[in-house]
Amino acid sequence: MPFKVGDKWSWLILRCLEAGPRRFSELKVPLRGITAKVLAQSLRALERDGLLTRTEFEENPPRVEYELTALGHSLFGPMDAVCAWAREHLGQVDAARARAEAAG
Amino acid sequence: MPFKVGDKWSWLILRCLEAGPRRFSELKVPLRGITAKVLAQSLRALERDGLLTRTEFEENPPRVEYELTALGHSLFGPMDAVCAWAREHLGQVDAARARAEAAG
DNA sequence: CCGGATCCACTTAGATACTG
DNA sequence: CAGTATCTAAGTGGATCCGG
Repeated sequence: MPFKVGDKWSWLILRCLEAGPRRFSELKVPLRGITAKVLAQSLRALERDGLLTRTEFEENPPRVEYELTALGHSLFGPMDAVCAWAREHLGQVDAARARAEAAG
Repeated sequence: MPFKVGDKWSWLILRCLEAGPRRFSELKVPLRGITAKVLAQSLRALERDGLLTRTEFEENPPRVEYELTALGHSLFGPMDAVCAWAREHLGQVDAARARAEAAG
């Protein structure tokens, strides 16, 4: 892929936005362990590629909302195909690894 | 994904094996630019995860063949879904990036 | 609240040289 | 032919501190 959906967090971020717009801190919580820097970084990249929009509200305290674009939503089709594969076959992968571990 | 199909080469390697078994040097050619080290590394990882098999022939000169397992073949379903998405939408991603670039 | 700036640790891959 | 060994370069993510 020419853009970053293969990295550590982007996939999860998109999932967190599937049900509707979320603000920065609402994303940080479910993505346990992500730092603010990396979250901001990832969001900028996804925005740059047109998968989500960033809306800044002129309030106090400040509020920023992220929302999927139609393009972003269209990714869930292939993503679900991969997830389905994982559900069906990941046990086989783990088993193969266990055998390799035992042999090797 | 818990295993490496998201890295730089694994996806391409699997594609090169789609039509049937190939030997080491037959993989190196179409994967232009891959080094022997990285190819060997990737193949070992894919073998470890049960996606392909490695068969060493006791000949001279030596010959080693790599072949997809049923599990490996089963990956093409979701892979094709992602490729179809890319064909349909990658233009939009590029356009978004060009706009972001222009905007600064 | 939403990050940017800086520094650091780790992983990957490329280059090169060598071997059974 | 089919790798391994070693070194280096680059990218990515984490930790911490600081600012609008």
